[in-house]
Amino acid sequence: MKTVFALVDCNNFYASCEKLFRPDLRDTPVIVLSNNDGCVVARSREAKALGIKMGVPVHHIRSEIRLHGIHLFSSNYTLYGDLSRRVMTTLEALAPRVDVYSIDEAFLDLSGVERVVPLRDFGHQVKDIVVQNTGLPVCVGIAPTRTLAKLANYAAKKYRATEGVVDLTDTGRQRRLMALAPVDEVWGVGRKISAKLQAMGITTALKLADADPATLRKQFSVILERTIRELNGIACIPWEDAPQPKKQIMCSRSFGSPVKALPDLEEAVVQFASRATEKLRKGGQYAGTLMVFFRTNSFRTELPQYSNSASVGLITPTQDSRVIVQQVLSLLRPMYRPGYGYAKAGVMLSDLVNKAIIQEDFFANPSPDQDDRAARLMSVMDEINRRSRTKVCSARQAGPAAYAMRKEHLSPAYTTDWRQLPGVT
DNA sequence: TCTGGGGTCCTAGGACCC
DNA sequence: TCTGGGGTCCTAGGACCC
Repeated sequence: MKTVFALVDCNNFYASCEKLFRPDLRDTPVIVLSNNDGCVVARSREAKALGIKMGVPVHHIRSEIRLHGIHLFSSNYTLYGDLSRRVMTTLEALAPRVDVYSIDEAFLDLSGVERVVPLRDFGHQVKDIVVQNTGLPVCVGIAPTRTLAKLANYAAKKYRATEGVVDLTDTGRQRRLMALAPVDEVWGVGRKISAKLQAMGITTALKLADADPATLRKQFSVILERTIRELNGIACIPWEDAPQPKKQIMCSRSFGSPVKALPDLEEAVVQFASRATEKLRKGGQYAGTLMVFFRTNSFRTELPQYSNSASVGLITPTQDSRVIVQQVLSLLRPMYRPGYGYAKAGVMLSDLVNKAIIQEDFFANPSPDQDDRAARLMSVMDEINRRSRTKVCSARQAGPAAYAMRKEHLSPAYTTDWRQLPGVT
C-alpha cells in the first residue's frame, strides 16, 4: 500500500484564535505579538495584505497600526493551547494515525484512503469538519512524503483556486508545483542554506529535487540529502510507533524591564526552575543535568554587556523542585555581576531519563524512603497548583515581580476560566 | 532588520585512549 | 623533541523548525 501523508495546518493560527471570540473584528486586520509585546508573531489575512511582515518589532510599524486601525493582541498561550487541543482531537477522530507536529499543524496517515474516497474529497471533509467543530480554518496538503505534503500545504494556502486543499500524489503535479516554488519554501531549507543554494543556481524546489544528493550531502549535510529524496517521493521520515520522550526542557523569558539586583534575578530563575521541573514531572522524567544562563540586552550596544551560563551534572537524576532550585541558585550566585541591566534569563534541564533507568547514588544521603516522601510532596504541590489559583511554590518565588512581562493587549481566557467565559448580550 | 520562547539534529574539533 | 594510525566520547556551535 502506498504511503500517503496529509499535512493539516491552521491558517494564521493565533490571529484566528483571537478572531474566534471577537466577531466584531471579522474583517479587521489583526496581529498577535510575542511575549513582552515585542514583535509580530501572527497576522490575519487582512494584516498580511497590508504588508505587515512576520517578526517585525511592533514599534517599527506604529504608524501603519494607527493608519489602518490594526487591532493588537498580546499572545495568550492558554487560549491557543486549548484550541489546539480541540483541533487535534478532531483530527484524531478522522485518521488512524496523527503526528502532532506543532501547536497548529499535524501530519495524518491517509494510506489506503484513496480506495474509499478520492484524496482531494477527503481533504475537504477534514477541512469542513475542523471548521465545524472548532471554528478554525485549516488548509490540507496531501502527498507521498512529509516534505511534499508541506509543499502541497504551501500551495493550498497560496493559490485561492485550490480552495485550501491540494492533492500532490501525482508526479506530474509535483513537478509542476516544484517548478513554481522558490527553494526557500522547501521544508528544511532555511535562510543560510537557501542563500548557498541560490548562489549555486538552485533557485526552485524542482532544481533542488533534480540535484545530486551525494554531492549536496558533502557540501551540506545528510539532512539536505534526505530533503532531496523526499522531494522525489521517497519517504525518509517514517511514523513513530510511540511518542518520543523530550530530550531537554527549557524555561526562559525576556524581562519586561531590566533586572539589576541579585535578589530579583534569583527570584526569576527560581520561577523558571520551578516551571521547568513541573514540566519534567508531567512527563514522568528526571533531569541529569541543569543549566542556568542570563544576559544583558545585546541590542542596546551603547550599554555595558555581560552574559554568562553554567551547568552542573547531578549524581542522581531528580525531579524534585527543591533540589533543582538549590542547584540553580548556587550556579547563579558566583556568576552574578552588579552594575548591569539584565534582559533575559533561563533554565534548561537535560540528560532526561525515566525513573526505571536511574542509577542510585551509593553515597547519597536520602534513603529510598525519604525519596518517596519527596515524590509525594511534589505531586501534592502539582495537584494543588492544578486546582487552585493560589499557587503553592517555593518561598523564593514571589510574584508579581520587578521583571513581569508586558502584556498590554491580552484577551481573556475564554475557554479555560469560568469567570472569563464570553457573554452574549 | 533583530525580535520570542521553545525545541531537534548534525558536525567539527578537542581530549583521551591504545 | 618528534614521529603514526586509529578509535571513542563529549561539547560547542550552527542550522533548521514552529
